Amino acid sequence: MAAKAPFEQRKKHIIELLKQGKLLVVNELAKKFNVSEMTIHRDLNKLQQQGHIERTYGGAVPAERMEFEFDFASRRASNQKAKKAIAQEALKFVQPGQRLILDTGTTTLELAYLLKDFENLTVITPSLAVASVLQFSSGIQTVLLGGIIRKGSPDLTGVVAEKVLDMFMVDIAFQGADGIGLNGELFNTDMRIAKVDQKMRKRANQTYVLCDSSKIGKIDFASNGSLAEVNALITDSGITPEQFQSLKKICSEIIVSKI
Amino acid sequence: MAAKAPFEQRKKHIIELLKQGKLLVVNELAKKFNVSEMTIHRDLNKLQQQGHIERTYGGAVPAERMEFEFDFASRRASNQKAKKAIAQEALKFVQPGQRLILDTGTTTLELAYLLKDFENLTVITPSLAVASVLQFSSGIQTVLLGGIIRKGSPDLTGVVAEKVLDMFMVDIAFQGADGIGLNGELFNTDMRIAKVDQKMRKRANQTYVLCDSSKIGKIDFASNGSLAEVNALITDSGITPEQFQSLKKICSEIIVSKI
DNA sequence: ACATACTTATAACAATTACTAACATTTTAT
DNA sequence: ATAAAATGTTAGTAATTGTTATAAGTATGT
Repeated sequence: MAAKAPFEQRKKHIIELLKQGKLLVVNELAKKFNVSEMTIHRDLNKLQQQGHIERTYGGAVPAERMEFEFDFASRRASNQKAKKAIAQEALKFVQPGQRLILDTGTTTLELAYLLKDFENLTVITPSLAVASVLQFSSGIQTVLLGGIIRKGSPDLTGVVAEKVLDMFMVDIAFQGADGIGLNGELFNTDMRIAKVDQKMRKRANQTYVLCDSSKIGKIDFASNGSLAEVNALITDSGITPEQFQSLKKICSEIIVSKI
Repeated sequence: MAAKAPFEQRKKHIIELLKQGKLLVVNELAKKFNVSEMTIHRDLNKLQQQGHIERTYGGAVPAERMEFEFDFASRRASNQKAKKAIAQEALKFVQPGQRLILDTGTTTLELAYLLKDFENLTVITPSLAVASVLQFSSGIQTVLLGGIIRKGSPDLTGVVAEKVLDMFMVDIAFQGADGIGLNGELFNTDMRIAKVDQKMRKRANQTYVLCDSSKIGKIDFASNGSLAEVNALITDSGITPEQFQSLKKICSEIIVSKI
């Protein structure tokens, strides 16, 4: 780690770091390239003029970050630990080399965070949020379903999304749900997501529904099917014995996380 | 875990924590980043002003809105005035009620900025950058092509994108180009984009190529067709008379912006 | 309810760290 | 070998961060 980097091989390297989503810090770069901090300052100023970066105090950030804004009203108070625990259980089913569908929703988003460092996976998702989390994971190929972008919503739905799903068969689909009736009926708040969820199950060898216990016994607007059609429900320990008994009649397996 | 990180690094880290649903506590953050609590207070106040969080006594919670970023390296800086002028010319062809395809590229991205306040348009695009610009435009329905997300690249390509294009017919396609040969041949740096560009022309009644003059006479890797297939080339006044004459033989119309 | 103790937030100034500019030195190219 | 470009050094300036003191918010006990 000693030879001084000739010329502006550094720039190439720096731009590479940017593509990986890294933040640039002056003194780290100076050490990395074995040059003085002054040189890094000059490099960064040039890169700024070329429009690659924006300078910040102490370093630099990518010039143009495109970002999507979503409304996540629910996220705040609710059940984050439970969702994480559910995602952990779901993770146990994932093997390297598999192809997955990851549905929209905050619980499946937690699973996306856990999959980040996995090797050799293909993930198909209608969720821009999931795609954003996985975009820099070198071991994961992310396929975004197409479709209409709705303001404040992170997911792509509609005919396009359904058509694209028809192009693939995957090993496992991980779905969310906004409500599960005690008869095992699966609900979404949004009808369009319900349709996409139905289609997902048809394109996967196995389907797991990830749903925290607060939504069990809650019905919602759009029914997309029944727990009878899936391999397992994964939920948290907040599920009551009565709910468990009731759902067990319909669902072949119910996995309850520790938390 | 000792080194102090500058603000931008802390900010990124804090936002990451937010996305994972952690609630922020001032003294924990101070320890985590090895800075004083005063600094964390200042950070959180800044983040509040930027709309990322809401402050609570002793810490902070996520705001309702959450942002997800896609990074891509682009130098919007180079030739930006020319690109803006080209986009202005392209804009003249757009009428309310139309359906458009907007290709990937920095010039078409400029056009997206101009379309933002248009009424009653449908825009189909393979570009996450274009989609992010248009996401909050109430008068525009944005359809994102599906496909594989490549690291550091803002566009969706591949079989999926092409299949989705087959689902639509539009009024106008606005394309970019990475190079145009003096024989009118259209080039892309990326083969996958070349294929998508070919398909776009088939699905549009009219096609316009938006390309700043610096790329005229430059050939690149992947040919996607010829100016003979399009309705017009829109470029800037940097085009030389020789280039103009040469391309005029092939292209039915060449529109030159003032700048 | 009120007052008390306790924690957290802000303000002002001091200390630290990062940035810029000018000049010296090294490296690269002709 | 010389000019040109790039890098390093130093000192001075600007921005951020830390410290202390004071204010404001929360929680408790009577």
